[in-house]
Amino acid sequence: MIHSKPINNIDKICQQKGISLTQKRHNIFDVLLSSMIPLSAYDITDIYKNKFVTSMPTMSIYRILEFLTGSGLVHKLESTNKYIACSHLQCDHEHTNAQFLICNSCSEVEEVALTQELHHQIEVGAEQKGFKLEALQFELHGTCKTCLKKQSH
Amino acid sequence: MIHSKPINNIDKICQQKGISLTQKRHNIFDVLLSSMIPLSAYDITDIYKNKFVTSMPTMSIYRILEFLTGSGLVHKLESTNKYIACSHLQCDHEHTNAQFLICNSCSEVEEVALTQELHHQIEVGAEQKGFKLEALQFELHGTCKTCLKKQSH
DNA sequence: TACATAATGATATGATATATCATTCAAATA
DNA sequence: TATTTGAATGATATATCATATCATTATGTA
Ligand SMILES: [Zn+2]
Ligand SMILES: [Zn+2]
Ligand SMILES: [Zn+2]
Ligand SMILES: [Zn+2]
Repeated sequence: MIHSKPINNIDKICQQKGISLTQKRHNIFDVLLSSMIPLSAYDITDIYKNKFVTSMPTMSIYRILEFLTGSGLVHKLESTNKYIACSHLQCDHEHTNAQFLICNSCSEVEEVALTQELHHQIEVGAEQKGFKLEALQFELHGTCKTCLKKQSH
Repeated sequence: MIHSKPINNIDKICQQKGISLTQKRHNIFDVLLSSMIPLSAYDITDIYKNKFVTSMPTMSIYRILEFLTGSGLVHKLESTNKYIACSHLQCDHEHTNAQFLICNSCSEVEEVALTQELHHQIEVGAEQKGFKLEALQFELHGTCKTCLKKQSH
């Protein structure tokens, strides 16, 4: 099974953003894109070996993950220590904030943009405490639509 | 320096909540309460040894941390893999959700309750995706009041 | 006391992540 | 083309965070 949002124009996107995507970086991104669920660096090591026959050291994968997250192509889920391809690469809008709906049952993740409204409210709330926010990332755990249906049977 | 909110009546609180706080659990809680910043299980191991002269194996500390987080006395910050005493033990209100303002500069954390309003909005947003939320925990990174002041000098 | 249950200790190991130095690759320049 | 240089990747070691399992100790109850 493959990711719900195949990205064909990733190279064009990177060119536009000034991101230099080497073959290996491209491969790591492909591994993440092809996965239904977030992966750890060590998960990626295993999948990479199968998918590309040749193996890449996990430490290189960490480095590439760092590059990809820095470029905004990939997100790290802090609550699970796993990595996931960004779902909003096709969109024009900048998203300095993201919200992840993480299913505790099947591990699938839906990435949704935080509304401006909500972002603003949270920012103001923090400001009232004298706190200056950096990029927001919300990780919401629960049960997804599909798993809820299964449970109700 | 000690925690801004010393808790004297912790034993009474636990009694009321039906939490059995052994001496060692109490000690671990004290370590967290006395710290300005969140601590890892291994941090606690070191501090415990100094503070109580006798040493406790880190694995026991993990077990006690599990108990304390399960009881709601302590929170785990997922984004930093560290533990912090709950700041709202004195309050009556149930807080199934929490928001942490984490300073990237000095590591201090302020725990603030999410407003019902905001909680509701987020819940509704998730529901629209067919997603059923469990307990919310938001970890907001940025710069605290004190550090902002220092920076402006 | 005798028993049962909960709490803690000891040991091993798994999982995640960073630091550092060496090597390779690829673009720029002579 | 040959040379230089910086970026990317590989190799190795080690730090950090966490769980599993079995043994032992403490605590409450019949
Ligand atoms: Zn994204
Ligand atoms: Zn699911
Ligand atoms: Zn709390
Ligand atoms: Zn600060």
